[in-house]
Amino acid sequence: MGLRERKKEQTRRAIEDAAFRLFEERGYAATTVADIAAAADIAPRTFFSYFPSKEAVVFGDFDEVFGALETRMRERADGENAFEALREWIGELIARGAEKDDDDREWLRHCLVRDNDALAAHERHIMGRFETLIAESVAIDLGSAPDDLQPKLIAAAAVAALMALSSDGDDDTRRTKKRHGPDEADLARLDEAFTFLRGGIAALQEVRGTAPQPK
Amino acid sequence: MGLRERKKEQTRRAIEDAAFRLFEERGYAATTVADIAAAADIAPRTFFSYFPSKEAVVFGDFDEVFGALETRMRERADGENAFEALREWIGELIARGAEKDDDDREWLRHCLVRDNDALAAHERHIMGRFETLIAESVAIDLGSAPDDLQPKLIAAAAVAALMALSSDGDDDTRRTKKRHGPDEADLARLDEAFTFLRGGIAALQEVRGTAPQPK
DNA sequence: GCGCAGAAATGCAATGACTGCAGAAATGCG
DNA sequence: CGCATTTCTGCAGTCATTGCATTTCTGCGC
Repeated sequence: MGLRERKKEQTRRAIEDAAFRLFEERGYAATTVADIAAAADIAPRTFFSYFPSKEAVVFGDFDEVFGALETRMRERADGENAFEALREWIGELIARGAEKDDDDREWLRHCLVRDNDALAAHERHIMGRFETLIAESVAIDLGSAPDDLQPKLIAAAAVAALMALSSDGDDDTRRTKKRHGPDEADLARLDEAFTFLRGGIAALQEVRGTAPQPK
Repeated sequence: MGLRERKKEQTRRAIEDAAFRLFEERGYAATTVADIAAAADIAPRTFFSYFPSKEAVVFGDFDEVFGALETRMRERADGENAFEALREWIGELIARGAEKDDDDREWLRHCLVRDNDALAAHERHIMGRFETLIAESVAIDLGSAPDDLQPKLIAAAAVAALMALSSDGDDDTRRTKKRHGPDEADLARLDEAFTFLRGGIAALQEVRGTAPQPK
């Protein structure tokens, strides 16, 4: 990676850091793009060549996470079905999240989203992309008809589990709680979620005459 | 209802009509609030005393739909569990939608949402409110712990089903297709969705030691 | 019919997000 | 060093949204 790209990464991070710092200090609404730009030592205009909108800064890393899942779903081994791949991926994501040090930023993000409608909407929009991706992968695996509800239900529930788990401990007690390692409890709950999904699938297969063959 | 309120309703509808007409003609982005106001014969400033944002016009009736579900969930008979109440309510909603004459507007709405990120985000935000409401009702019924995933999964899947069904026939063939009456196919698919959910619940109950008693 | 209190509509001005454009500055390469 | 390509910046303009002060109804008691 040349100096150019390195610098760009650096600037991007500077913007994010500045933004989150200001959001924490003054709140999301009270922070203008101009403020962020000033704090990150760039021209206001430049902000928008790094992020398409003020909201986007808050979810700066979601694009790569999405890309990661996309790759994972596309390049999974032949034997592995989308369902299990998804389960593992979420598990890894949670585990990684528990290790990472920017727990504070995650927490701040949740606060911001909780308090701001536009951000909440934006987050849901992003999660919608996950949902679509998952639904498509599952649909292929299940060989569903294009208007089959099942993949959509699965995707929706999976995303709901993901959101619930990643916002886990969103309550006031969190900050005092140590969170290290993959967190057994979360993984157990993830398992529950997938038990739920498998149960749903089984029930549908039983009812439908032709059981769609799981890959 | 006094003349005052009648007039207000009338103005509200005028705004909606004007907005949808312009959106259809020029597209959502190309239509300014000032345009809508002009077409509805009101001052631009007045627009915002009827709708909190430009996006909100597109979902003008969602508040009452939400209120309806809320009431339904709160005032359901003692014997009826949230789950079945929800199923019936969605069924009614779909049936009503199939009868109503503003099928065109629904279609337009879907097109707008499909083509515009901000609208998509807003729609998801709205559906999130449904999701929360459903999750809470179901959680009470199931006697779940506050951090139990199950009600959230159910709510997410139920909302996904609702969205999939209401955007049913969203493809190009729709406009030529007659849609009258409750549409058996949709109801069948709704049943499938709830079969899925019941299957998930059953599977979880089996795994968990203490089966949460369904009301 | 008249006048008043409250509600609604309006006008005005300001803020702030976002965009297109054109010039300036930085960077990588031959 | 000089050129081609990127990136950054400043500027002007559009538009959504909001607060505030003013004006115009509407319902109602007299």
